[in-house]
Amino acid sequence: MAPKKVKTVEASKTQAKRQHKANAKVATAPAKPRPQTRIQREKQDIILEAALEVFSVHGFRGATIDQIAEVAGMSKPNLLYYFPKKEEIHRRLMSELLVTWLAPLEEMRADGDPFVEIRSYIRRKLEMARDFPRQSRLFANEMLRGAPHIIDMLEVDLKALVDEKAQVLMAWMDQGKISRTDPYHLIFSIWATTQHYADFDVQVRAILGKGRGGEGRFEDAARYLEQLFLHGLTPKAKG
Amino acid sequence: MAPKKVKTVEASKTQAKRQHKANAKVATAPAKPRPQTRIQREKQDIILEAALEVFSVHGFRGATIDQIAEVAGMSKPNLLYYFPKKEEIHRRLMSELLVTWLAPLEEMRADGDPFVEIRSYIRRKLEMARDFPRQSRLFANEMLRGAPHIIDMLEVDLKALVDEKAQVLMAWMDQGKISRTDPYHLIFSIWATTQHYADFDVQVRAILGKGRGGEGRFEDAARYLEQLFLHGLTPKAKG
DNA sequence: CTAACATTTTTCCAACTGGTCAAAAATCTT
DNA sequence: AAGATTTTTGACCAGTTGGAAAAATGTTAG
Repeated sequence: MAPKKVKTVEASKTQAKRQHKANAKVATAPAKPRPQTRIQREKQDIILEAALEVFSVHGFRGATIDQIAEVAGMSKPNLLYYFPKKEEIHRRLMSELLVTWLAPLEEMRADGDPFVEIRSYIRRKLEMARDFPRQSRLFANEMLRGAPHIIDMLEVDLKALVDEKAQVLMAWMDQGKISRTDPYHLIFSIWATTQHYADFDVQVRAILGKGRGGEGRFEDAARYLEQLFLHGLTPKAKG
Repeated sequence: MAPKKVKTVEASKTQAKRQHKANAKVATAPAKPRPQTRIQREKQDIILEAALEVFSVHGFRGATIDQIAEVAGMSKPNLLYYFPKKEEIHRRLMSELLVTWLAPLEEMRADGDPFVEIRSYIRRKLEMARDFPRQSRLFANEMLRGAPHIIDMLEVDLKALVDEKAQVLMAWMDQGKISRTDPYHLIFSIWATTQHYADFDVQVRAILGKGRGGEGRFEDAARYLEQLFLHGLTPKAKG
């Protein structure tokens, strides 16, 4: 005896489509959130991983679904079963990215020691450039195109966060703990210098040569940036 | 002074069709090098300008000939009359770009005052980011893709130039005129911080808001970067 | 086993892609 | 103005693109 006889299943199409339609119109059931099967989540992750690989190199328009499908090891229609639209994949990637991307800055605490906090922030950003270069490039690609998909979030969420942290920096300046300078451009320069190692990786490698192009360069970069920023921020009074 | 325009092999290739036909008929004539008409040069410039607009936003694969033709105000076949291949347009753009891009660093003189030279270099790079943002983005796009078309030039010409200037910087360090640090990463950080204002323009605008997004920000950036780099490079001995 | 459901594959398509070609139109030479 | 040349256009093409439809194949609960 079934608790509830399956009613006329309207178009038993693909699950994804049904999910959209069902959640949108079925008002009888209490907004039952369809549980995602394990397989669905796994496949989606595989696709997102492959899409990251492709989008981060070729950008949205330059990337093709076939290419992503091939990297993901499945057929194009099969991929489209999980993400009905190319845009959908990209959107998911971008929203996940933004969370990851803002995290390091959020961690900068107003009640910590300024130099320690700034140095840690630089270190975290540099580690992200090293460990997640594709995310960095995906972000850069979106920026180059004028950030059509995330401009709203930039103007609201990101701006709010940066404004807040700029306040923190200015407070430190007021207390004479760091040099008085433009806090916004300070943040920009940290972003620029750290992400450079992911986004312009080829160039860095080409110049440092095969020898220095390996692992050591990140330690070198960290040491250099530390010196650049901290000495640049040391108040003159302190000598 | 405009950089000396070198007549490249590619240039004459654009007339491939006509040349083929003409040369096929008159095999007797000694490969007469057709001079470019004024109209040809003008149209090619218009096309390159339009291509810069499109390539710098969408990258090579993401850009379409139709789109470039539309921006250039001509039909696609007409555009293809001047540049028989999409790649040809891109190659021309890239080779022109590299010359422009390396110029500022070349100007850094070993016999000048270190601080003046470095500050001037930063200033020049910042001005390029302001005045030629599309070139900057075109370059960034190429880097993100792994620089498939210019990797050779990076590893040879660019590397040679940077090596040379790194020597200059190290000489200054030896003389105690600037802090001892990694000259390569110093150059990287100048590139990163200045180009950031062109490549991540949307983000900068989104954060600085409509008010500060205008012209003033470049002056702010210049002032900030000057402080960052010069104070960061001031030897402790000098106080 | 079998029905209901979930997943995958096969087939197909219209729009777009880079590119060709011949003929028309414009321009230049004489 | 006539003829030669250069430039522009419209029609066309083969390959690729994002995506739809449906059939075929699992998978699972009863």
